[in-house]
Amino acid sequence: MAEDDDPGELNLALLCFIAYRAMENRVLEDLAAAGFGDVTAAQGRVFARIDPDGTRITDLAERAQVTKQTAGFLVDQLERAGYVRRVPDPRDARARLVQIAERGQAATEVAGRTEAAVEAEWTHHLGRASAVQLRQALTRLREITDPYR
Amino acid sequence: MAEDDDPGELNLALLCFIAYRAMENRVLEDLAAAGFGDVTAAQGRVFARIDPDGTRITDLAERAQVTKQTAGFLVDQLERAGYVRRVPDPRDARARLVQIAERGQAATEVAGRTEAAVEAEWTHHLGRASAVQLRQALTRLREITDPYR
DNA sequence: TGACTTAGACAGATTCTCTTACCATTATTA
DNA sequence: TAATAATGGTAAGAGAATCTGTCTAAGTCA
Repeated sequence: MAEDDDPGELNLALLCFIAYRAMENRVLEDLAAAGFGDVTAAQGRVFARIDPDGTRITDLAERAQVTKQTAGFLVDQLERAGYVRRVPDPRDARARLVQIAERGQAATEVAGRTEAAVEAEWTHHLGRASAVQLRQALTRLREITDPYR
Repeated sequence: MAEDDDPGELNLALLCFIAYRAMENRVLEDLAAAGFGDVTAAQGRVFARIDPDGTRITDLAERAQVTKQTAGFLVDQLERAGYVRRVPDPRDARARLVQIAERGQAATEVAGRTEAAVEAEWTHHLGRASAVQLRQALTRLREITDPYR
């Protein structure tokens, strides 16, 4: 992660990170203000990848790019805090599905509102056309940077 | 960090994170292959923000968004591994400047080449115009997402 | 000079993450 | 069908990264 000699010309990835971090902080902040102050960033990164009908630990681990053990550890915490529940997977007796619980749903709504608000700010700052292009570019980039999904 | 209901329409920040992570992994991989396998991601994130003429711990902490203690801890490790050195700051006897040492310079060159290669891949995938727009958008976004610099 | 601030380090605890090892279930195959 | 391999998940333990609190030394300013 070296820096360009020319200051102000950071590499694309670092620029991505700065934006990402800003959003994460805002979401965590608003969650805390809404009474969900016990969610950590690591928990949030796993939580954000749960499908509406539930997701297996193994898949969550893959998506969040952590080991199964780490994903299980974070899901344990989310479960104890009431954000998710584990139910047996009807299609495979070995597996369990992590589903979003009531408290998790409430937190999702708060987070979603913040995300929308921050995206609106970004769109306002960039201009509509530029923001749309940004999303398109990042989505296309995902084709070669995200091995999952 | 909630996910959109519509799959495939992840929020902008998550898209940023995916790209960032891909670059970080590639750089760390190539560094390891070049004999710099002892650098961790956290160390790299601090290292990447050292100015050519050296930077104070406090500033590094601010830029990397960690506490001074964490920055000092990571710089300790980088120093022991020979990537950086600490020298007294001639302008302030309390402060010390973290500077890139020989080994760090060599690693910087490897990382720089990887970054350039990955950016070239991205540019190729997106097309030149789109890649330029992406950089412009992210740079402008930095104005409202990066409190430092 | 004295009060306050800033730069940095040390100690300790917590959180996150990994590796290794293991169990249960499912899939494969001889 | 029985043995073997692969998959989903957990457990234990260690290491890495991070924080809060506290401390010293040095600079700033009234």
